[in-house]
Amino acid sequence: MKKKLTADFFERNPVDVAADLIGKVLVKKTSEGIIEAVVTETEAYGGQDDPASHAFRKQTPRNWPMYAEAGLTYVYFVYGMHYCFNVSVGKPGQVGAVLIRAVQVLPDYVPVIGPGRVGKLFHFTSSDSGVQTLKPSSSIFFEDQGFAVQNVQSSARIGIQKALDKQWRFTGTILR
DNA sequence: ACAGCGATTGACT
DNA sequence: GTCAATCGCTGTA
Repeated sequence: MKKKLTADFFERNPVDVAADLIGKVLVKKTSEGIIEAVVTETEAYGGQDDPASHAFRKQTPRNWPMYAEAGLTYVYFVYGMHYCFNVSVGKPGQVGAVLIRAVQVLPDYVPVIGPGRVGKLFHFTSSDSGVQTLKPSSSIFFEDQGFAVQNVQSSARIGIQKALDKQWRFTGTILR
């Protein structure tokens, strides 16, 4: 039983979506084949309320998906070598995104830990940014495959100096 | 125009 | 534990 996630899932505040994405499956279809992985670690990012967010100041050619409709991919290039994958979330007019930090690759549950490694696994590049995952024809999307999740915990986000009081990082264990 | 650094990783001491 | 890789975004001038 595979149910593709729809707009009502992503049109909520980033913290709720980040928590609920644990255990959901990220899918990318390419000419090479299909890549599927269960999400095990996420981080929520907001807008003007979140000093650690790329969207704290203003919209730019890079971060525009965070301002646009929920369900858009937001892929950014960092440290001159890594691509990090986010999905834009929030009700229309709300700014935010969820970063995918770790997954387990199906069907063997091989762990891939770290946003740069997730980007490498899915071969994400800048051309994958701004893609609408909710479109029926989209080659990148999330789906619910019915995985049960245990021990979802929140903690401070990794790799940032600001807003360390916000516990917007989520980790969980996949039951199988 | 330019210096500094980032939602990171891998290699090396 | 420390540090290089490598480039676009950002703040300052």
